Amino acid sequence: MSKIRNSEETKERILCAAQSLFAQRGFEAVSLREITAEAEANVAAVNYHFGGKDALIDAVIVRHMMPVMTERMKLLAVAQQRADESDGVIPVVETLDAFMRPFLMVMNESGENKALFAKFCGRIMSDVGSNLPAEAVEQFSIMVQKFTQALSQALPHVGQQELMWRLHFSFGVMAHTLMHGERLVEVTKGACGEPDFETTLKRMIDYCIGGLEA
Amino acid sequence: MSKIRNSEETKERILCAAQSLFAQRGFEAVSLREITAEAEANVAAVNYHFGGKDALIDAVIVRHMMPVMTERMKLLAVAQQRADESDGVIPVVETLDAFMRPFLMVMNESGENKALFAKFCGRIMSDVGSNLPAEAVEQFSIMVQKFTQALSQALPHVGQQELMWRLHFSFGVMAHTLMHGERLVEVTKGACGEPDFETTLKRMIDYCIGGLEA
DNA sequence: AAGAGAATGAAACAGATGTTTCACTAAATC
DNA sequence: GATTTAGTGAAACATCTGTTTCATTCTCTT
Repeated sequence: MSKIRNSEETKERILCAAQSLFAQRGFEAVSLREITAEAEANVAAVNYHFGGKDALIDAVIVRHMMPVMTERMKLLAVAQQRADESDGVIPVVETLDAFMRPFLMVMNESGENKALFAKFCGRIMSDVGSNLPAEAVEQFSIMVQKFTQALSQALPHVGQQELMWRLHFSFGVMAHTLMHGERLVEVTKGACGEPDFETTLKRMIDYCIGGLEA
Repeated sequence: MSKIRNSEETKERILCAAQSLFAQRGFEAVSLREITAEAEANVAAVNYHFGGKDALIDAVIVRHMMPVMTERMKLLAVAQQRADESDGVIPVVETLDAFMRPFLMVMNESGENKALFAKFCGRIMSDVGSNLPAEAVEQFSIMVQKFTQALSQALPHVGQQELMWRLHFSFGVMAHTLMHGERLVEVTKGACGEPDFETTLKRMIDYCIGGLEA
């Protein structure tokens, strides 16, 4: 227990390989043998450590979405604290930042392949139906509620229903950009400028502010 | 040649069944046997008429995306004609309408299962990587160029690069809404209002106008 | 150092997948 | 009406899928 057991390493290697491949080609399209080949592990290891492919998918999702969720809540709490010193209302720009920035942060932490992580996050939001692990669904539901409430206070002239739709649209902006950001570069042959993450974040926030306040 | 041959019927039946199933579960997850079962055709028929599964996917995409593309171009041309009678600049709202409405139109024409068609369109935009049939890619590229140009004239204060990104974001709004519109209803337990297509279109357009003009 | 338990590796499993084959039927052409 | 072609149906094909088995190796505890 005191030392890192070897098994934990291979578990980690499988998770990394799986995430990388899932990001590139989707959950269904990647086989266990491809994953274990890249992870330099045996096919049986997946079933031994996780219980099966579906369980591996859930593990990968939970493993890499949870930090984003908690980071979001943390940033929103900080913004709330800051707002409480004035009128108690969080500016839209800060709410959106709390919502979108965590991807950047976790990405930067995960080093190496940032674009791949972004793609993976976007894929989770688009690819998975209602098959998300229960653990993630609950956390997600709570988060949506918190952020809707914050936006509602900052945008009192926007009706509740309208706001829900606009938040949904903002989700779409983020998901699509994460997954297909590089495609824009391809299509425009680089005329859209270099896809710097911080700049892209600012662009997304500005756009969504415009949409939310419309 | 004068009469509709029987083979064309089964070809059509396969296309319909494939579209329906692809929309619900994605391209990779649906097997040929499921498709031919629903189409009441033989497994060999797919390879005989299309040449294989990949070719079938391409056929389904081309078959149902082309009307949308051409309809978009038509609506934009009409708006251009209308604009030429005044200052020659197409209002943003009309450009966005020309961009998004065709989905509604083709959906309404295709009768029966509108939500399924919407989901399929959204899936094409999200699911497929750069594996789109060449025919569609070219048409798509031309369309993007035309619409960027139209928006550029209406929004001279927005730089070219910025505009490309914002158009990309608008794409995301549409794709995400088409694919996951019903999920919003689930998550909010119906509190977001009933998902009427015309209303949703207006909501999307309003949101995107706000974002584009930000 | 020895033994118990965890982790691995290679092979085999049953099932599903896309594709092909070939005998057969329907339709079009002469 | 006979002949050639287009289209269909059922079965077999090889391959790949996720999963399981079991003997072996490694790691930790005593």
